[in-house]
Amino acid sequence: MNRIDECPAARNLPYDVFAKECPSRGTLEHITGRWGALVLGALSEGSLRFNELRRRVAGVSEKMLSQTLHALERDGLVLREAQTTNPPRVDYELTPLGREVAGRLLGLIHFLEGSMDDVLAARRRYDARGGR
Amino acid sequence: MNRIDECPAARNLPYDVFAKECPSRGTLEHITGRWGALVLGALSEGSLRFNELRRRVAGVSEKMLSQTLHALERDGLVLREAQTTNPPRVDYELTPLGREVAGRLLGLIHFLEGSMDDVLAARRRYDARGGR
DNA sequence: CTGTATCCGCTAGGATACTG
DNA sequence: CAGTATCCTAGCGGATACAG
Repeated sequence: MNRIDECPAARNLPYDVFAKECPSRGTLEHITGRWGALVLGALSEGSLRFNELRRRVAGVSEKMLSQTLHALERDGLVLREAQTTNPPRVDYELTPLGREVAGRLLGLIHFLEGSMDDVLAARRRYDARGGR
Repeated sequence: MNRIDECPAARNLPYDVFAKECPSRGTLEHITGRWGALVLGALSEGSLRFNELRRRVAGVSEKMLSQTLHALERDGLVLREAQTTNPPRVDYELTPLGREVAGRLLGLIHFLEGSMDDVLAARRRYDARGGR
């Protein structure tokens, strides 16, 4: 097990997401982007087919789902398994790396869902005093 | 301590980030958006002033940093403390809620930075076989 | 220093139609 | 079912100028 999470300051890695040109920033955006996080979250409950994903991630268009899946597959987070049957059947599932990322993301999502009352209260206060 | 992370299926909350109209989706986007994640990550190491933040989050423009900070403040994740001195001095720091969110985000970021070799290897494989 | 205001290009992303 | 192709637009986000 690594100490990375426990001691950020002691890290000595070639990648730094705070740096402008680091490739890790692009991957972070795939993961945390508008649809990436939701797709990973959905797949963490098990493999899903294209249209199952579309229904689970309410509001995503075919185009964006397709694009998102390609990016995540390219980054090695999602595995695409196509069967050449008719009608075609394609299953998407997480890789081990994807599972770790999705687990962390889902932890964040669930914490957020559980904190929304606080968030909405904060918003009302902010708006009530005129957004200063 | 809550069971939320341990047992997603047993949750029974009024908020569902997978639903199209749920306000939690908007907040998730503030948190995981292009700049939100980096700002929260930067502030988790301590309070920072506006231009300190700009330097730490390399590449962010004044406009987007300002916008991001407002959104995070409104959601109750960031606290803004202005001193009416001359020259003015404004410190930004995390609220307790913001600290929890930022901690989880930072865990994800550090895990990602530690996995970038795998990610880049996956990308090379994907590209080598022509992106199928 | 800490921002806001304005202009504007670019592209993320939605709608629709079509293919295998 | 599982996508790709095309068109189109709202708004993200950068650059610059200005203000308190």
